[in-house]
Amino acid sequence: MNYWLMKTEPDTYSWDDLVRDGKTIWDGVRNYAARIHLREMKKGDTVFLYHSNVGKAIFGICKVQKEHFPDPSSDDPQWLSVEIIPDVPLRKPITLETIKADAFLKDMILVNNSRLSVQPVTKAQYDYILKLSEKM
DNA sequence: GCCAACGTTGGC
DNA sequence: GCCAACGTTGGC
Repeated sequence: MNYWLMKTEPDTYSWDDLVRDGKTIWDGVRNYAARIHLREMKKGDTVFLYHSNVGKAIFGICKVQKEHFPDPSSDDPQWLSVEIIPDVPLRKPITLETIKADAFLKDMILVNNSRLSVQPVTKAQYDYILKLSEKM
């Protein structure tokens, strides 16, 4: 089982939208590095959902429901999507500010390459963030 | 609104 | 194949 983080602008599609829908196709990714990660995502993998621009925090945990398939929003079959379902919200959202201020999390891609829209998270980072959320 | 970082495009 | 120009993203 692997761990990931996907970014979304909440004005476009938020954690609440995902909870309302029950599932969604994660489409529109047009970046080679992100696509590599989409391809590696397996059914049952865990995905943090992060709100960029507004909120700037990890809000919830999702699961990969359907592994990669051609992105229906693109005419070019090289671009991929996955289907995700919401699992549980974080007890408290973990803000970018918190992540940046924490020495243990400063190697997260979110900090070092904030533009990558689909990124891997280590198990250690995942466990740590969960624990932080429980504590707050 | 500004700007830094990153990715892509296109001329050479 | 290099690199300048441009567009986009996203934090501040």
